[in-house]
Amino acid sequence: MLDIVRAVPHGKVVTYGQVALMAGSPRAARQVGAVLHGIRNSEDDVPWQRVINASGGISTFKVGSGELQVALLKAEGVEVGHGGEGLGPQVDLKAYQWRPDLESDG
DNA sequence: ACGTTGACGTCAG
DNA sequence: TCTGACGCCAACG
Repeated sequence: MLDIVRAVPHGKVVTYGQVALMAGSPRAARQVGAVLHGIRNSEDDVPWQRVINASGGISTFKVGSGELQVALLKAEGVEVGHGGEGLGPQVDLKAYQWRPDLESDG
């Protein structure tokens, strides 16, 4: 599980479902978030910041660490904007969602 | 050790 | 296309 998140390249992002799918359980998206929520910053080796929801939105924004994640992503060159007025930040999956099949930027 | 909660995603109507 | 219900399982009380 964490190994998958570790495999996320710099400047790219992945969705919970994607990580869950790679983990072997396409329905265990929640588990992914649960684990990431468990490690938070305990594991600097795990770029949990590069993990977002299938909408490209930052769920952590309502958890408290959203500001940190947004800052970290932007620090990597990932463009983070607003999906809508009142909603949290959002990332363009079309441009930043990591695709392991491509094994490249894409 | 048991039960409830939760950083989500997919199937069905 | 939008809404409703279920599944997964680690962390917390």
